[in-house]
Amino acid sequence: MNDEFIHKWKSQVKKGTLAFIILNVLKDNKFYGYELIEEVRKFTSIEIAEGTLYPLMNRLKKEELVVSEWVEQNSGIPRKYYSLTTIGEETLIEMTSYWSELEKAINKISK
Amino acid sequence: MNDEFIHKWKSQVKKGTLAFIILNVLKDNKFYGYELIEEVRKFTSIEIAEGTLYPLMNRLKKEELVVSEWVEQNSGIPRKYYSLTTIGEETLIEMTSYWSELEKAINKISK
DNA sequence: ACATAATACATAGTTATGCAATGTATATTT
DNA sequence: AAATATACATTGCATAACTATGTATTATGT
Repeated sequence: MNDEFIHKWKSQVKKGTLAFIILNVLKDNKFYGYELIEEVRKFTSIEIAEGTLYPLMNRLKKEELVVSEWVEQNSGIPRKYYSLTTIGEETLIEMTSYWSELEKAINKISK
Repeated sequence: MNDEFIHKWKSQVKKGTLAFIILNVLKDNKFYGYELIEEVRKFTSIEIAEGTLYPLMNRLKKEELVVSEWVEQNSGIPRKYYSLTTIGEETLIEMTSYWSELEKAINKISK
């Protein structure tokens, strides 16, 4: 009966987590938007809605954590590939450090 | 320079995480609001603003995950003690399971 | 041939929540 | 007497995920 609560909670947990996940996936890799959604689904069983991803990528671009480049395909729609900037890499390091603390803290509390 | 971004990001990560932390702290324990803030600060170095905690506790009460009772003090302001309900305990178990998955997924991605 | 699904991008509006600012009241410290 | 700490609470703002919707191309099924 509180499935509704759990559902909303998971959505809230994603706030912030998604940016962290995307930056991690882009570390040492280039991916285009649609591919990022699939990649995250495979690795984490987390579903990212398209209406979530594209605004997110635009925020990350505006903050200069990622850059994008259009790549024409032999057939089909051109793809916009994203990759980390230096700022993006530095930010990811700080985020990783915070996440690690959070992980430890929750493990300490929840046992 | 992107301290601003990091700051906002941490705030976003707290969305959802805080409810999970609070429910964990209340497992097998009773705490009053102000004490919860101190408890979390001690264990996690996470700062919860009062303007965050009290609305959060009211939401958790409305969702019937916690109950509260006023306890008069020999001196000073009466304290409102919170404790988990059965629904709260069940919900915490589901949350723990999701969190554990998320933790694994991020560890997989970030290495 | 035609419809459906999958790929690939994007935006507008809704909703939820952390936080700063502000307020009330009591107790303790300087 | 003033400042700080304790203890509750609310209002308004900013942020971000999600649903719904839209455009366009290619592949698959009947």
